[in-house]
Amino acid sequence: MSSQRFTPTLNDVAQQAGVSTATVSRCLNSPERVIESTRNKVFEAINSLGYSPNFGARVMAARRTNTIGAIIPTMENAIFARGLQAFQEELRMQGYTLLVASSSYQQDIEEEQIRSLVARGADGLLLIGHDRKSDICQFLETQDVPALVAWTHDATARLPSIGFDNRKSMQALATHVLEMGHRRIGVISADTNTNDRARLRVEGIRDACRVAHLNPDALQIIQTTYGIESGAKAFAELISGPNHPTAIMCGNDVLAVGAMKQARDMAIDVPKDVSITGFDDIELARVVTPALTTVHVPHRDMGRRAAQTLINMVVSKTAVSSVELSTDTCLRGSLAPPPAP
Amino acid sequence: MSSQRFTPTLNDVAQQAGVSTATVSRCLNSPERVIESTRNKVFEAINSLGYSPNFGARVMAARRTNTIGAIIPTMENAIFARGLQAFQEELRMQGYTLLVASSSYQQDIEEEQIRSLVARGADGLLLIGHDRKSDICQFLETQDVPALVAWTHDATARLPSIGFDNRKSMQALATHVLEMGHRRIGVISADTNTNDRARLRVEGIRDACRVAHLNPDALQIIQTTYGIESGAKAFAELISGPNHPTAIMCGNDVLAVGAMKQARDMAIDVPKDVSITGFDDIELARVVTPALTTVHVPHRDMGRRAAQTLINMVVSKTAVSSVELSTDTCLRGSLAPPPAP
DNA sequence: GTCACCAATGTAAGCGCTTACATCATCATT
DNA sequence: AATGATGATGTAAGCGCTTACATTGGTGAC
Repeated sequence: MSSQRFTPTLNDVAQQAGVSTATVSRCLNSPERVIESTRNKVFEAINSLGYSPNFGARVMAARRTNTIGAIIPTMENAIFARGLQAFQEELRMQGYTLLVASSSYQQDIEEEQIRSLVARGADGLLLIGHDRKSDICQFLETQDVPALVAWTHDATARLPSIGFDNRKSMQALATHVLEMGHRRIGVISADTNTNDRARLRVEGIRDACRVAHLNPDALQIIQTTYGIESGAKAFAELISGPNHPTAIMCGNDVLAVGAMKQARDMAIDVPKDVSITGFDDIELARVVTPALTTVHVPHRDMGRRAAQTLINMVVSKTAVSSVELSTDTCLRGSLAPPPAP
Repeated sequence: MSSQRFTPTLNDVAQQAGVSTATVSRCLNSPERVIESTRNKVFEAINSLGYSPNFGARVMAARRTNTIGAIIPTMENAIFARGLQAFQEELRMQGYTLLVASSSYQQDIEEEQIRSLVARGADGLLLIGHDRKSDICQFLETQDVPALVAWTHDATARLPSIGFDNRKSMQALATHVLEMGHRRIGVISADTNTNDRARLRVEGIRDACRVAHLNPDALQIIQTTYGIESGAKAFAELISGPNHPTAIMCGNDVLAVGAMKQARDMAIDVPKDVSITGFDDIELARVVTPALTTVHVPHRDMGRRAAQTLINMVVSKTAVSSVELSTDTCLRGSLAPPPAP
């Protein structure tokens, strides 16, 4: 019960218990290898000293951490939340700890975070999307840290991925929109240069146009950042131009919800005057009025399987192949035929 | 360009560059102390080897990490997202890295995460709320890791806090509700046993009742978990009882939005038939129809100031005093006088 | 009684890094 | 030319832990 500031070490515990440091270490790591009476003495000492092992030292000596790192573009909205929560729950169950960092959708920050988590001894990494410089992949290979990409699927990419086909999923939704009779389509997307999910989703819409013999270049596309306010602003812009779209397809639900809010503020009726669609099917989609037509992504399943896959990669040190999950188109109230001309 | 799996160390770099390990270390930590020509040689070696410092070793030798840990109850919804994002941005600006862990609103998991982050060398910790066992506070003191509590304010608590008065804020909102004429009030709250914010908010409603000479025990309170679906379910329960409330006050916006969704599904008009209020003023609140009456919490400001305060604690190793931020009541469409009897 | 064997514990060598201190060259000052 | 600053670099001692290997003493087989 000394009140001085002093952090007890393994050595202190050993002395207090009258054993060697090796024995204390064994008590902590493989208790069955030390006889009960000794073990009791040691744990008594540990408690009375308030000892807690130093992680850094431990890692250095044992060279593994049971830690998985995840770097997501943002924590600010719910896109990644559900999947990540499932990811973490599964990891916990298997005895791993999750460390999360966010990159604010910026490649250089992501790179910095990757290095930081690797340096901290992450045994494996979960990343979002395939858009990153190849030297950082090289770095991961050199360091021998397995990495898994989620939220997208690309069997040809350098890193294995577990996710869905953003392009195909969006094409399916766009096909519905076109079949309803819409011909002037607006798109609100995130930056397609640095965000492969956004890029692929836009490509999916273009694919659908081609199939329907429409000129994909006629799409009115606005690129912005993910966020409700951005969606609102982009909607206002699209809708106030001449020849404005009768359907606005958004790169995700957050943008779509922003668009719907703006529509309401401008007294534009959804879906009578204009249809709006999203992507992700986060909880939000069912909360707004009318409910949002969107693409359902199996976030929890993806998160759980990502955890299993990544642990597998870490443990077996072998490569795994990419997994494609399927999505569903969710038709809800925000999509209807275009108004009569 | 060797392809074998081998992680280069400081020593390898030193040899490759023909200098001592000390010089390499200096290049990394205080480059101005190394002459340019040497520095170039070293960085060349670093790049050609793909060297990346080992964090554990570094921490052990230098005994600080420039890392701040945060443990939040959940990542699953947006309650903590905005504040945490601001927290992280401020930390980054000051050269600190943020590590986030989540506790799923469970005390024992929180404790485990605290130990884990401390063991990983977090220089300081951000925690949410004051409800935790005292031995874990003792642990933090022994380990000499400063911790700051956010999302609530309590000048008398053991740990310093930066936040707002949950009780007073909710009382202010409840007073509005009562002034509008509501007499039968329902409450949807998170678990008040383990969540001090939830407890204080309910207390605030009771305070308002007392002031209005109403019996606080007449409140119809349902405790549930935070989540849209939970809110919906609780709403259905409250509304279908006899003598059902004319106003339902929710512990946060997420619950409130769930309640509104359920109202819509049950064809109950908000606010004509029943009023609904939230707490937090997350983006969601302005997206639903009608917009949600709630308490505005200055999340970003709180996050930013928490970062500054915590860094200050870490650097100066001195205690700081708690800071109280003020909240605003946001009156929006979801609150109206009760229907005529 | 001797020996081999085994379980319990101790000894000590690192793990990769930082940093106090020592060394050495350089250069302005006297 | 001798002196002392000054700045650049090297030397080596840990940081707290794990673990291969060494030691010890007790067991049962012969």
